Amino acid sequence: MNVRTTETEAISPRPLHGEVAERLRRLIIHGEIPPGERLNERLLAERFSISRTPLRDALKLLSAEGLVEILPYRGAVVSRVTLDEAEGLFQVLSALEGLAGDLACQKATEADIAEIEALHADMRRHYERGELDEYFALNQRIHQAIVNCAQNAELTAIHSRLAQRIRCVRYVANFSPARWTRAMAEHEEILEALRQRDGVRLQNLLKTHLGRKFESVREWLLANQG
Amino acid sequence: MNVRTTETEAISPRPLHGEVAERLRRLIIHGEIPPGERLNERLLAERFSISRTPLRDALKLLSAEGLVEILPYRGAVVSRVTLDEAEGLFQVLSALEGLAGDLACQKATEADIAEIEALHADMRRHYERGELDEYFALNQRIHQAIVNCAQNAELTAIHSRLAQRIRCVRYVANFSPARWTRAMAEHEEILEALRQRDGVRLQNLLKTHLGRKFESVREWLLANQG
DNA sequence: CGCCTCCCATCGGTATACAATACGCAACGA
DNA sequence: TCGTTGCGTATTGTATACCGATGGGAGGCG
Repeated sequence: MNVRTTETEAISPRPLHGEVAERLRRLIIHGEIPPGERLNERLLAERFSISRTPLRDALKLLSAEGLVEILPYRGAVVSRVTLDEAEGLFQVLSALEGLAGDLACQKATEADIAEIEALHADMRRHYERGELDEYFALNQRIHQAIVNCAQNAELTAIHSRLAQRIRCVRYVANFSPARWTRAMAEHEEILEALRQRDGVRLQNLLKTHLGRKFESVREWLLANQG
Repeated sequence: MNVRTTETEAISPRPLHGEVAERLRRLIIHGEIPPGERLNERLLAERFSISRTPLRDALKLLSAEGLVEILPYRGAVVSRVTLDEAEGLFQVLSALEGLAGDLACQKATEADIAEIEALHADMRRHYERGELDEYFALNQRIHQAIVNCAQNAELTAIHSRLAQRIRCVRYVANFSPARWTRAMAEHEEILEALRQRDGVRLQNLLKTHLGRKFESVREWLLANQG
């Protein structure tokens, strides 16, 4: 009996490069492999106890996701997000979440909204306790849940990719208590708009919310990496 | 002396899998490899006179672009775009082109606009002569040029990918003469809004333009593949 | 003393060989 | 006759070997 079949998931043959890509993704997003770092194929293959082939496949995947850049004959490096790139990413992300918000108001079920409300309540608790990491995690899950409500596979996929790329930066963007309070208030409004299924309002709220988030990231980038 | 350096492009060492990916992309977009077709690695490698390794790399790339789907241990097949998927793609594309239009009105240079006007004039000529293929090509280039004006690398990249996926379908979506005339008029309006740098108007025009385009694709899909 | 050139070590790109998995077919049994 | 089961083949996933490019350093030349 295969070990995998013991899990709830019925069938899921997972090639090695998929696993490797996931592990690398975590390492990069959590900052354990810093931006600009060169990724030596032989060393990494040895580290994961696999051959170079699936590792290269994984790097190709991450390259397509934008997490790493592959230079011909020079290898892969972890993408370094500049200020201009961050602005571009936030612009696209705003447009996408705006669309998602609009669609979510049309397509979300009551169960969907209830779930988001639960996440929101959870996030509020962490906010009140000043637990930043948990707050960020919940924040991310809420935005993701709203996008999921739009029931648009491509939108979900692209949003996920962009959010990952931005998370590398945002993770360390420790904003001010004032900004945190304001962000929390914005989330309250967002949830209210979703409850009322006010598409255009939710769209605008999400866009300005992300715009403000970018401002905070912008300041951090200007202060820390010129 | 390397042959490639004789071309205008200064430095561009192009790995084999890149070339192969491009060739495959063309084959798929032009419909020479129909949707649903299985892509046998050995046969394709033999066809291109290369090994399986770079071919597999190319398939991974196209998979990330969404043009093919890779099923574990079962190989790659050309993605078949369903009606629901097409709707999702157009929704995202509308949001992205809307954003691009807004940004373009802020950032486009006079030279950019002049170039788009030239493309537009060219397209009009082909329209008047009833040359559909050339019209489509110019149409594509115009939309692409508008997106380029936004000066947002990520936006350009994602838009390009989505446009490619949709082109597989739209290429055969021979719409009615009435729709063609209307589309041409919409493009006139689009160009006018860009000239006047009316961001919100251009954004709305592009969104409705794409919405109509989807309607035409929708009808074709309903008629031809149920 | 500085710059340019050439050489070599290192590493990524490609080709090939081996292992694992899925699909089709045929034989067996009910 | 139909369903099931086992095997064989074809095809994908992985590992390894080879080739070519790149970049840095040593040595020579100006």
